[in-house]
Amino acid sequence: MDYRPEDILPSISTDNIIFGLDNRKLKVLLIRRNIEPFLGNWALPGGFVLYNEDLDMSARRTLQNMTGMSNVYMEQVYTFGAVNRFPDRRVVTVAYYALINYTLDNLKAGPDASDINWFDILELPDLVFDHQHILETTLEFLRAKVRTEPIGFELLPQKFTLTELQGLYEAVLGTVFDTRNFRKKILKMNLLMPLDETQVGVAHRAARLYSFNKETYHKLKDKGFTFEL
Amino acid sequence: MDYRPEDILPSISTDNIIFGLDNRKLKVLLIRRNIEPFLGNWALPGGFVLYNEDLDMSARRTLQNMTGMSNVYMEQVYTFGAVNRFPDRRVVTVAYYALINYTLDNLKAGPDASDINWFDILELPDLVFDHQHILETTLEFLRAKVRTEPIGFELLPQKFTLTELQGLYEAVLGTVFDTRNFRKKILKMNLLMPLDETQVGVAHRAARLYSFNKETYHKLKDKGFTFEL
DNA sequence: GCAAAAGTGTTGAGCGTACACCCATGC
DNA sequence: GCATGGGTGTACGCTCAACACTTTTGC
Repeated sequence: MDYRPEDILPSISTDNIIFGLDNRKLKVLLIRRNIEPFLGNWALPGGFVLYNEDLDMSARRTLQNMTGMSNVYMEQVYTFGAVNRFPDRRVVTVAYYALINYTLDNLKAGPDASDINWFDILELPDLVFDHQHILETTLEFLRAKVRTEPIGFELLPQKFTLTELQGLYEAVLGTVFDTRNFRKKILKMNLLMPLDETQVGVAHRAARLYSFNKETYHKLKDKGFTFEL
Repeated sequence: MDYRPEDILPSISTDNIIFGLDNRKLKVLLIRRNIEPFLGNWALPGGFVLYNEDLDMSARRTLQNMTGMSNVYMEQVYTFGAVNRFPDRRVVTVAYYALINYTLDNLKAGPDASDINWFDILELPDLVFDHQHILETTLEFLRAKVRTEPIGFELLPQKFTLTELQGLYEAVLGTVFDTRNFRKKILKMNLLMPLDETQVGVAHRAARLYSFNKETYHKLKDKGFTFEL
């Protein structure tokens, strides 16, 4: 997709940090640039903001172009505007992160990129510009947020086991939880609906499936409840 | 102070939410615009970002111009970029808040304003553009932050009493604390240095003065301590 | 039957909360 | 001496952390 120069705000971009969970590993989507500067290097996906779109819309547009997904949890993190963060000219970038269901389907690199790939946050390649810094800042932000708001569920399929949930938090926070205590704590909140379903096709005792109940959360929140892990 | 048009990034501004504590009331500095649009209305102080300054520098420049203060606690909050937030053209603004020692001295309205004044956050005038929204967002941000990092001290003079400290938290958070419990909690953290000084000129028992020890805090923080109120 | 993960309770320590009275000072 | 805020301790309930074994299922 190309845009006419007169439709583009020249000095403002949005960059996306798109997180996905792959088998207890937190991963982030990166693209390989096929334009100068830094042709061939890995970068956060992003693009310039258009005159007729909000910042949020700009970030969602990028995400949609790359993954085909539109109804996704996204949040603004921070704005990076050091004078020399971008070569040759001044570009201020607003960072957004997204939590999506990990997938390998439908990934498109987009017009400015030759490749797109998931990277484990513990094994990142070198990134262009200040993207390493942006990613680190966002990870800190996510780690703080995930502890105090029930957003982690966005990384899981609708139906999940308690072990998967625990693995998610361990991957994001880089810690280990005591299984019994974790279950007690999360179940006492009453945010999870136990389903009459269990895992299928596993070579061991099948775990019960749960789903997160957003409505219940909002009701509880209105009454003063705060999620805290 | 005027700037040449070619030195100015046309589409990006910073806006400052400057907080001060006046006798157990949380106040914010506003200016009265003396330019169109919305001439004569109250607004957050701010201005366009220059090509040769970082976003942080831009916010600090505004603050310095208005208060003469330079060594001040400041932090970026959020970036507001709705298409129609600013009339006639597209302006994205990055909000910063500052915590300063309340003062009436040296306040200067600046070139685009005819007046400058402190307002109680509970008695705000109508504000231009989306400044009301920006202010509310920033207040929420501050309330969350003040609970988990010892930044409240920035609003107090170097030497303060425990009652003043308690009053500060009550003003910012809009709550009431139990005096005994508040003192126990804050003193147990070992962040306050009791001084061999007391209040002077008060018509009651003079309270002991304390000062906040930033070094101690950073040492404790490195060891895993987290401030929590 | 064995490998692999699911699932489950108790105890002790520390923390948060609730609560009321005497003290020092200035006028 | 009185008005004003300064300063202090205890007891209870709750939450958090530590800790190990049995159950179910597929192969």
